[in-house]
Amino acid sequence: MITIKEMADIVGVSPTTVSNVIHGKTKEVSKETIEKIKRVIEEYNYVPNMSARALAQNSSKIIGVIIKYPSLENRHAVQEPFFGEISGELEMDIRKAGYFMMLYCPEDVEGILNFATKWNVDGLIMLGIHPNDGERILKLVRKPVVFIDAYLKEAGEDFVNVGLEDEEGAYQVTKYLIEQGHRRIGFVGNDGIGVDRKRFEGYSRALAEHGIHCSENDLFLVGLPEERLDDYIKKIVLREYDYTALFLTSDYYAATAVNFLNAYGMRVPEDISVAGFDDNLLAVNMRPKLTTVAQNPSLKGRIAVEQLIRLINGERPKQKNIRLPIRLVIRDSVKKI
Amino acid sequence: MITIKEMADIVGVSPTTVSNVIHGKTKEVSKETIEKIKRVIEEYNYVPNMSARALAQNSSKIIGVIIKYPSLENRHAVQEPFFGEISGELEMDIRKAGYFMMLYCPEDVEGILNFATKWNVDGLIMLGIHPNDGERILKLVRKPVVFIDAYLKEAGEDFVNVGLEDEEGAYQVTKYLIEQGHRRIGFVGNDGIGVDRKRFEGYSRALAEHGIHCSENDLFLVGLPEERLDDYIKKIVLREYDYTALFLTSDYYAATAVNFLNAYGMRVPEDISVAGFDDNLLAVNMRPKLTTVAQNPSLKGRIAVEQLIRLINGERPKQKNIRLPIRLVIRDSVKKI
DNA sequence: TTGAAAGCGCTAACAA
DNA sequence: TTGTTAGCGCTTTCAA
Repeated sequence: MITIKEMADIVGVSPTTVSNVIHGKTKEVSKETIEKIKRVIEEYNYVPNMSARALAQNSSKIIGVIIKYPSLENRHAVQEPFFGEISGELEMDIRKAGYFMMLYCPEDVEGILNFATKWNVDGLIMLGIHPNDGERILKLVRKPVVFIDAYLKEAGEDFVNVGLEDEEGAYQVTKYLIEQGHRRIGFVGNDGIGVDRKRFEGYSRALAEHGIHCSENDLFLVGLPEERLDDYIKKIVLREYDYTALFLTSDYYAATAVNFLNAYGMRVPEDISVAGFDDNLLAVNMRPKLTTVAQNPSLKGRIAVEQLIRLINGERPKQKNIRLPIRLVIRDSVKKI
Repeated sequence: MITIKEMADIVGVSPTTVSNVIHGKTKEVSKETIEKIKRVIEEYNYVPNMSARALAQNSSKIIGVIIKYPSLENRHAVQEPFFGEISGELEMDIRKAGYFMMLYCPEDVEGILNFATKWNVDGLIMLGIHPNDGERILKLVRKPVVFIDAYLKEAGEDFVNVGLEDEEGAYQVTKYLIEQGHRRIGFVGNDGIGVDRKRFEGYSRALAEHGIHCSENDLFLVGLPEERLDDYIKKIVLREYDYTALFLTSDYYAATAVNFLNAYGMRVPEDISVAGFDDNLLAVNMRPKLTTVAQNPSLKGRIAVEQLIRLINGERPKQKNIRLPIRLVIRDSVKKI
């Protein structure tokens, strides 16, 4: 591992000059010196020391990707295809932008702040953050931040959110269910805040528009532990609920629900219809293939990085609250009744 | 962001003393000084600067996780549930061990070397590395390395591999297929090296043991682009191949194959039997539920980190080549004929 | 066109 | 029990 100083000695020139050549500030360096230095860099395979650079420039080239899902220690979060798909996309985009990705799944908010200052990250991308935590962090961390799928009130200048037309997506799928003749539609979400809350609003709007009454009673939250979904399904099987259709806010939940239903001898969509949200690999591989709302996680990731880089460069983001479009995908899990 | 020096000034003591207190080297520091310093640390919310620390100690506390799949830019790799599950597990274990995880998906081997020295990582965990590349890196990178799922010849002291009983897994599932009356069994892998090759060997052994002839012709490699799997399935549908069963080396491929088969009007397992490998969320959510070979990606990750930490601490690994057990999981995708 | 020098924040050897 | 000092590798200002 050769250093700038060593190379300077070899070439017989000062470290400054070597540094300048490395950074392409060659306007004021003679052709020969440049050549010599470049040859040495090549020959000795010089690789810059990022720690030293970070220390000197007060900019680390690290982008922190914070993923906080309700207990990532639980298998659920990691099983969610969304997690892998977006991490992969983020890594690629961050790398191509000349940065490096540090992945951090904190146990609490303090952890995030600590992490960000420890490493002096140049920016942060945050997924799965509770609105309150999000605003808290935004105030304390003096770095550009891009949220993914967050619903925060306005809380600062240097932040952007990349999300979905959640309300509209839920509205469309619910409307579709109604058009297929369903009046009693159960809503299964995860935590009832943020994204889930918005989707519940879309669901409610569709029902209201069709003069169908619904209440918070029709909102079921799985949360953790996940086994609660099984209990819920049992109640459906036992006719404690009279739903003819279920809208679940993720394909993962939808697939799991179908598994439980099948286990109790109920057929989808013959006995009950099911719709999901995401359109990930589960939707096309389960049976019946799932009617769901499509989103594009990779696009989310790409835009998030794009915007973060803008913020880091001191440019204004194009838009502070980005809502990507969704698309209703009709397959086989909903029956007309 | 307060620094050690600043705190030293506040307390009226030297940076060394503050540093010592921070690191718990308090044997030779007076009670009062410790108290005072701790109070300041608390009050000013001191967070160490990792770059500075790395520079001074020549140890970064960064563990590089290298994931190189055949073009991660292609959706396939990221869609693989394995990717998300193991990244999540690695992050957790690395964090709990007091390190930080940098994720890097290189385009070539040089990239890996460059990455490792740039950040002066304390260790590397590598997935999806081609055997040749693996050995190359091991020689050049002077850091502890743990491979996951690699098949390399012995190439150094400071490395460990965490893998599976791949040969045995493939053997068991093939044996099971044979016991169900199948004689013509197609093998679908990805690249025909490493893991896939071992599985092909297990498959061959089972066939040989039952006096069934098989050749390299029965080995089909999907590789990229993935559409090739569709072509293969078409040939089956058109009876160009006379297979009554298919063994695919991942659940992802198995599920995809079932989709293609269904699209052409073939039923699984009535018309053709299918078995996979992984036992991930696809296996239980697809229909028919998949007969497959179970592995535990989280365990793989956990052990990988465990061993890497041992190496970093200069301890000998317990075992250099770890092969985790597999388990045949019988579900509904194979018919007795 | 080039270089000297200071400094980023922290650690560690050694001295006091 | 505490402090001085040098140095990790790089950047940057300013001078030559």
